[in-house]
Amino acid sequence: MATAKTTTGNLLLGRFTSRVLRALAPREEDHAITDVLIRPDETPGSIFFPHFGAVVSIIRSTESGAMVEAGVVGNEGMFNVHTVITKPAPTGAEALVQIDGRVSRVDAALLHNYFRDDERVRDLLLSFTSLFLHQVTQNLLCNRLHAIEQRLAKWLLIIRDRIATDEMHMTQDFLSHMLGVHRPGVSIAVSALEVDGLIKHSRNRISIRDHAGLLARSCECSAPLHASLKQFRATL
Amino acid sequence: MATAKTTTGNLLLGRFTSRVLRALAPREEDHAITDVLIRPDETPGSIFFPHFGAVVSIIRSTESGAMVEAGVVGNEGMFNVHTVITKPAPTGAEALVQIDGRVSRVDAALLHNYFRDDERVRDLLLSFTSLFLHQVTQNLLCNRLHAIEQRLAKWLLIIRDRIATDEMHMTQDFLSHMLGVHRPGVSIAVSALEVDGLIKHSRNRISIRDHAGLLARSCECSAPLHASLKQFRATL
DNA sequence: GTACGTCTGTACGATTCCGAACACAACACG
DNA sequence: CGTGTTGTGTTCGGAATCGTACAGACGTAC
Repeated sequence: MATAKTTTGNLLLGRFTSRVLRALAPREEDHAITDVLIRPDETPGSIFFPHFGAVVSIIRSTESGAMVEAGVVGNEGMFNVHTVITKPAPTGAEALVQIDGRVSRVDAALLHNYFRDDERVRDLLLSFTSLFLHQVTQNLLCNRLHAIEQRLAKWLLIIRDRIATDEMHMTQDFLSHMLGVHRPGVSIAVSALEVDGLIKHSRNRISIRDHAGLLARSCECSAPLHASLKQFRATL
Repeated sequence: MATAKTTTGNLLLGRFTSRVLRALAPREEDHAITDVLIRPDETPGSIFFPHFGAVVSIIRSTESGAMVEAGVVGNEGMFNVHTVITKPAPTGAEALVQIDGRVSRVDAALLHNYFRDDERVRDLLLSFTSLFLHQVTQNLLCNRLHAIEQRLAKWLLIIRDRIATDEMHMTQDFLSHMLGVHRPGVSIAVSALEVDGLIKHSRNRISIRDHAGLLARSCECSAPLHASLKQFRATL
């Protein structure tokens, strides 16, 4: 059913014509947290389209193993952008499942053909590309200028925008890698947010309790990131 | 002359067919450092293509006036990417002239039409888009993880890759905004690089003296950024 | 229930960087 | 040749974060 597809499935795929969708024949897969969908040095053979509830991190890492999240993709988007818009090549980035969920996989070469020939497909994917680039540059500024606590609050809200619940399952160690900070720093920031009742946490779990309070505590990056996502979903 | 255009002019424009080039009718302008070519809240009516020697910074800034450079564009590229690949809208980023030089200006709506209809134009501009996204995510990681001195060394090399000389004219205050750090930090980093003979500096000026030494002192981001630019230029 | 591995809270010194201020140097302009 | 403006070097205290270490809490497996 088409309407169901646009709300619970991937929004980009949901806007493809049924003829194109049949030809692309996406395969649905369920993935668990920390699953690696694309490796940095790999030339991806597939393009992935998360369904609602699934969130994937696009990550860059150093030779020494340090890593930072460049951006996140939910059911509004796809990855990897590079392989869609240009010839296949290693992307240098890693795609890591952050929130469990369903993901549609499409053959990269096949999709690239439709991207080239079908204006509707192209406009949709380029529209997301623009949104993603916008998100990444915002995160670049945020990573440089804002404090851990504010960035943590922002991060939780950004994820919340892409899932159905206030419950998130992840370790603080995982979080420290996403934010690019050391683990004890995350522990302190989590506690700080909890004492003010903004979140609750226990082992492997963080849940949002006060959405508005969290927004107020987060850095100024939250609002534009939320707004641009909302607008993108609306105009899609 | 076609060959002159590809070496001293903009590389992307140089690969357009002469028929398309005539239709686009780019206007050449000379710009000085700190000229603002695109404002964050503005819907750009033009797309800009730097010639060799001109370098433009793509900058994101906060409400409070702090700013960080997201990436740089030389004669290998164009800006703003958003306005080429999607419908016109404010980009949220600022384009600031960093190294004086010539820039070709093309009407955004006109170029967008060719981007839509001409596969050659589209492939060229998307190829750069991929490169730019790669550069931005690398800078995101660098901004989060690396120290001022290493980032300064990297920055000088990145600019060096896009100009003809080892002489650069800019204030340390300007530099501090690009790197997103406070000005005295730049002063200290510049001195540190100078005492080891890697650079020379005086008021409003920095010149590279030891290219290899600077590379060794810079963070690990320099090499991949240099390599991907070189490869892009070669395969263009 | 017990043992083990994983995750988390906390501590401490060391380091980097910020924020602000000030004096001096270089240059531009009259 | 003064004078004002701009850019630079340096200082200081304080804040944020790192690096490392360790102990306790939690959950799982046997």
